[in-house]
Amino acid sequence: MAACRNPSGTTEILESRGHGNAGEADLINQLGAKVKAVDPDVIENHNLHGFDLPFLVRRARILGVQLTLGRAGLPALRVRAARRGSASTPDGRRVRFVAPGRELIDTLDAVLRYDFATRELPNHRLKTVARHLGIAGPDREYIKGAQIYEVYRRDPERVRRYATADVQEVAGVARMLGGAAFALAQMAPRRYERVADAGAATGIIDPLLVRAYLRSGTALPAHQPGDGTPHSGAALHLFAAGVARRVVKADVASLYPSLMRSYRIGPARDHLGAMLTLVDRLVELRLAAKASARQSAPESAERYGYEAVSAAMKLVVNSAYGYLAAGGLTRFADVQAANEVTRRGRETLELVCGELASRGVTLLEADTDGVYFAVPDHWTEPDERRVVAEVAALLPLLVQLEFEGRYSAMLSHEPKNYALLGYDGALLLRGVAFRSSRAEPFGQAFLRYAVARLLAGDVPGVREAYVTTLDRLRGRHFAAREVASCVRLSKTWAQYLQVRDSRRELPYEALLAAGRKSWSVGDRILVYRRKSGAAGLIEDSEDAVAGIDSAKERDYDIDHYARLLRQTFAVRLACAFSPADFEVVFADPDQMSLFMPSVATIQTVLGKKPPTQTVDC
DNA sequence: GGTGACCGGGG
DNA sequence: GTGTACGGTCACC
Repeated sequence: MAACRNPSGTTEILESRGHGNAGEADLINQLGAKVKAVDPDVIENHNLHGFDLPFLVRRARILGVQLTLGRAGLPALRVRAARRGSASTPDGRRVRFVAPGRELIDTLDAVLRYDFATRELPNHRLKTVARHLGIAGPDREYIKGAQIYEVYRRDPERVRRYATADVQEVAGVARMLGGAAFALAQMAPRRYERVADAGAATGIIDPLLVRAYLRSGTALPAHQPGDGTPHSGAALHLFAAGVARRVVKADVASLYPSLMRSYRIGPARDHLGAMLTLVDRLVELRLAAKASARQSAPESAERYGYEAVSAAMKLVVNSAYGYLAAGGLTRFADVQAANEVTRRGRETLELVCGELASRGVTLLEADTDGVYFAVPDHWTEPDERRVVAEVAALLPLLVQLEFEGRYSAMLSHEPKNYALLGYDGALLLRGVAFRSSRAEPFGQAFLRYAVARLLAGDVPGVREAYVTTLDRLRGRHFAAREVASCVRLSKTWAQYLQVRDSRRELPYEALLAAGRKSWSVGDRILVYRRKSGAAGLIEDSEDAVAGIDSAKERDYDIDHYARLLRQTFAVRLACAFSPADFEVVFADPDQMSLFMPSVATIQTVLGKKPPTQTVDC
């Protein structure tokens, strides 16, 4: 079965009329005939190049039928090398398919590009993205992948609804996220499908530069391998660790392209100065598109178009620096120029920090293009905005320091690792120290709650969170699932057997204990440590065959998880207290001395760090 | 701490 | 025949 959405917006379902191979061959022929009849310029789907096309090609080959998706006279699918797509060759190189005369657009590419900027999506599955973007219907049909065949045999109408909802969601995702690539395709001398999946540097900037040279009749510089100059990175400072109140974030908008424009930093081999001309032009286009978007009606096609252009320009402008730094890989790469950009960046950040500090704020942390600082108690928001504006006025015209946000409190832990409490009560956790895919749910929940209490100024609440979590562990109130860790399997059964004698690994021991001897490298499983050090596996309750639902087991190793609570989770709050106070807040209630001071009087601290901690990254 | 391998996503 | 081919995370050295 296949669902197709025509350019007119109607959805059609193709289904095989025969049985077995004959029916499947018939379906592939129907698909070819349908594509020929509708004759679309663009064929799009989610993971089109990673699943649908390689699947169809494989089945067509096995069944000995022609899969005709290309335009008249050029029916055969071709392949091109790609970094993502279908892994067809034994050496692991990947390819994407090309249907001559049509554009094969994968909405997954647009989703990856979108999430690169926003970092909001828990994963990139079609259903998740559709829900996130608000385009999933309220009564949308869901069926698990593994159950589709069985449901189809029982209730084909349900699968038809499911497939129809899928293609409608793909159309919605393409409409909302595909605009940038479509806008760029009208500007860059590359076909749409290449612009949609290429990186901005090699896929867009490079061809634009080449076109500029061709148009001016100037010879292109030869490729030059990098001369081994090491690439220096951005500045990263931790000024203070602990709890700060009245926190402000200021940052420079598009720092690197602004520095390139302001100080005229471009590739040395670019004698035409095409890169800087391009960046100047794209920034102007972006500003014009943003202004036009503001003037057009909300939700109008016009507005989406302008916003797409603006997003596309931002993407390309921001990759100009990446192009410079891509040592030796691209025609105009220039590590020295890239280093000059980062040097100016560090200089700018240092100037901003110094000027802010001299105006009476307490610096907390600074990273690349932005700085968090705390202001004195009596300052108002206009005071905060005024110092940022004063410092902004000291920077070059094109380098714009902006007031980015204000927060009631911050837990500054390490560079790139902190928690923020908004004035609206919203809690934001940043960095691997506070959110990790492998964190045990009970620990993650404790950490989130404890940080919220800490930033609210409620130290007894932090202690209570710790004691409650310990109690619930010791009373086995948590289900095994809540103490389990999600791990990715990186070894095969045979590979693990080779190292098993020297070092036992919990995930594989859990699989063995559960009687599972076959798995795929890359599979993710939930494992936990059981009493007596044995390994426990949480079976997906839908797949569990035996009558025991392991998710409801509670036979975990209490001491192990109590240690984990303290040594992995509670320590994230250590910088907020003096060492002695930390011991009091996180004292084991079973081992409390009678002379323990009360937590009610404990104050959080903010410890200053030595001022020169520049890290290259 | 740096480097290389591998994942994503689909049914 | 030659060049091209995403960005992030995690394991492992």
